[in-house]
Amino acid sequence: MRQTKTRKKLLALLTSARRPISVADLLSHLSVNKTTVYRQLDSLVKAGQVTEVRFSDRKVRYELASLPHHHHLVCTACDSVRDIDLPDDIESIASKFPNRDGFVIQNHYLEFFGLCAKCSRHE
Amino acid sequence: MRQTKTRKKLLALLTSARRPISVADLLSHLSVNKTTVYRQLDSLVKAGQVTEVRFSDRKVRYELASLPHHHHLVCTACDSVRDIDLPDDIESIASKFPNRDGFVIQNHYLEFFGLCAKCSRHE
DNA sequence: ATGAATGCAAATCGTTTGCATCGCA
DNA sequence: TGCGATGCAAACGATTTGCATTCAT
Repeated sequence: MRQTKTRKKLLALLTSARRPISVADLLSHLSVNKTTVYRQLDSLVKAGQVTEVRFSDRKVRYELASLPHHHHLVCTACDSVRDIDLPDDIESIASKFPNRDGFVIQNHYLEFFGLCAKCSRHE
Repeated sequence: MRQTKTRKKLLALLTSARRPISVADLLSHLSVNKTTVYRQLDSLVKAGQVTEVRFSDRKVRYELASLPHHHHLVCTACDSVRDIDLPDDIESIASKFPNRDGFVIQNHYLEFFGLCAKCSRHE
């Protein structure tokens, strides 16, 4: 992979962001073609540097893969996102449970939805 | 809400299916316009009779809301889906954990991805 | 008969592809 | 200089919308 400006800027944005970012968000901070962003993200995901995150809408969001494994609290009112650390890794909980008929779990996807402090006050 | 043929047929399909179904799937078993299916599903979701499920692709799948709360094992090779029952409800695990700064969790979304028995053999 | 449900076509939105050009290594 | 990176326009797939028509109550 080449060391291009776009790539550096993309990684910088992903690093400084504290939450998963959508392509639209990235585009508003970059002056590059959206196709390029999609392609860069794609290769970063394939290279294992970036992770895809999906919330309840149709667009994919992206996050640095180097972040420790964690999950999100998504506010359904204002769309704000914060991290949540769970006491036990869900994967290990699932693996304790036997009847999976040889299904090999590779990863999981867990997000929590609700109202953030601000929105639950004003609601 | 009216008691229409489409609605009955839709609910019948959702009932007989053992896994979350996409709109495309539903359409292949019905002779109605896709717009109608989308609108029916929308009102069923709003009425709390049907639940949206999202896997790793971009399309939404639908499931009867009357099913007991559960999660899925999704095979990334053949797209088959089976249910998994977790020993503890994740919501209760999350609620045990304090530092959420007033965030009120309303629901969560959890899916497991991996290889089903058949695909992990042939892989 | 009246408003909800339906069908159809066109629009929208996020994402992908084809193809020509550009620029690191 | 060669191949990966980029831009642009057009294609694509899932979903939504506008509007006229039909049907359940």
